[in-house]
Amino acid sequence: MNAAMDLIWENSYGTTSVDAICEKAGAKKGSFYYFFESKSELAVAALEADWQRKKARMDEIFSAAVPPLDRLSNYFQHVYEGQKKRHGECGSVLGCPYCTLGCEIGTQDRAIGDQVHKILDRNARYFESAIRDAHAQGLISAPDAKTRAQMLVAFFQGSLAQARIENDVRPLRSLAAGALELLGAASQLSAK
Amino acid sequence: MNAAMDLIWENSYGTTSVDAICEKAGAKKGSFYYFFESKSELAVAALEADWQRKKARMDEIFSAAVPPLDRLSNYFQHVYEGQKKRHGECGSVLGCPYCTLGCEIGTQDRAIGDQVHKILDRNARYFESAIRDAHAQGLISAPDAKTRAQMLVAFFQGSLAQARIENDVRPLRSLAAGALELLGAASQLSAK
DNA sequence: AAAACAGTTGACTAGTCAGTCAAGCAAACG
DNA sequence: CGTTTGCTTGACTGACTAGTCAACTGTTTT
Repeated sequence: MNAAMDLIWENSYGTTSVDAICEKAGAKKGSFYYFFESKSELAVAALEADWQRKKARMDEIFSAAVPPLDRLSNYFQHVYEGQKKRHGECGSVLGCPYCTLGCEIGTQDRAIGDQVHKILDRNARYFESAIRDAHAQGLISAPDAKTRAQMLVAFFQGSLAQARIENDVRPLRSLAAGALELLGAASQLSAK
Repeated sequence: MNAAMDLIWENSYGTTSVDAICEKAGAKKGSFYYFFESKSELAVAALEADWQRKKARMDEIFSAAVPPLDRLSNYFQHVYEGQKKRHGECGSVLGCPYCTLGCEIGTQDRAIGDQVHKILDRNARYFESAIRDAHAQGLISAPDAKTRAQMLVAFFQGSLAQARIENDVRPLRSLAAGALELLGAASQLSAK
């Protein structure tokens, strides 16, 4: 499943063959089809596994012990670093694996589309709680934390998509600053 | 080229075969390869043609005769209507064809990636000039129109991606409102 | 009329794809 | 011991892929 995520992320679902996944994973195709019904089912499972692997880090970054706006900017910084590292490794800025995959086949394979939707929603909840806390502490004015989180996810995913398309991490450099500005907390940051 | 854009937009580049495009366009494959060197070259040409077809409407919507913030909200309204219509026609919310295609194969086919980048950039320029005008008229405070336009594109594309993934136009309903809020012009609108 | 030109056609190649399957293996179980 | 169970293997299928090509059309030029 790691091999699958890697290949699909780096290339695309359509151009990643089951054969290639098996080879990278050191398995034979017969074995693969013993565990998975189809390529689509593998993708769903791989998405879930990938998220579970990232969840621990998310919980750490979005710990309630951290000031809410710092959670967000730390997260965006973390994402930026990750993208830059990956760029160095494989020569391409890969953006968000969930969004990329979801856009590619969401219209054709609802199982994968729904799984991506679910994961993106989980992601939004971290944002939402940070925004709610920030609002409660008077750091920002955001009575509608859910809507605001949705906006933030859109901005975030859009920036990642841009970075992938341009093959350039530049759109991600100002992710944290842009996010805080979007939340109306720019002054606090720029004053820092 | 229209057939190609339609099929690629509705499905994906990877799952759209040259045969399918030819059939939809009522041409034979031999003829196709007389005019285009490859599927990739067709995609680049189809993207350009698609943009040129939309350009007239863009010029109209972003006319300097229209108050700058209205240009933006009219545009987002226009996009929303378009997506809703398309949803009714084919049962799926398709999001942005450029972004979807760019994300799918930007890492594998730089020619297409660059073309998408170029088109997205042209789009951003309409935003940029509207933002600059709005700033000049004191409607918003945005001394850095270019950066702000980039943010707006990210938010816009992210929302479209979300809509495609969820197969739901809901994320697009608040596009105009969200955009104006992002620009710090929320009060003007909600007061309207 | 002859030749050049622009475009069309459908059959073809050679390769790839997802998915199948019968046979095999080794360890656990009775 | 024999048998069942969980898993592996590699050869296989049939459908589909991008791209090719020589022969064919109709129109224009000489």
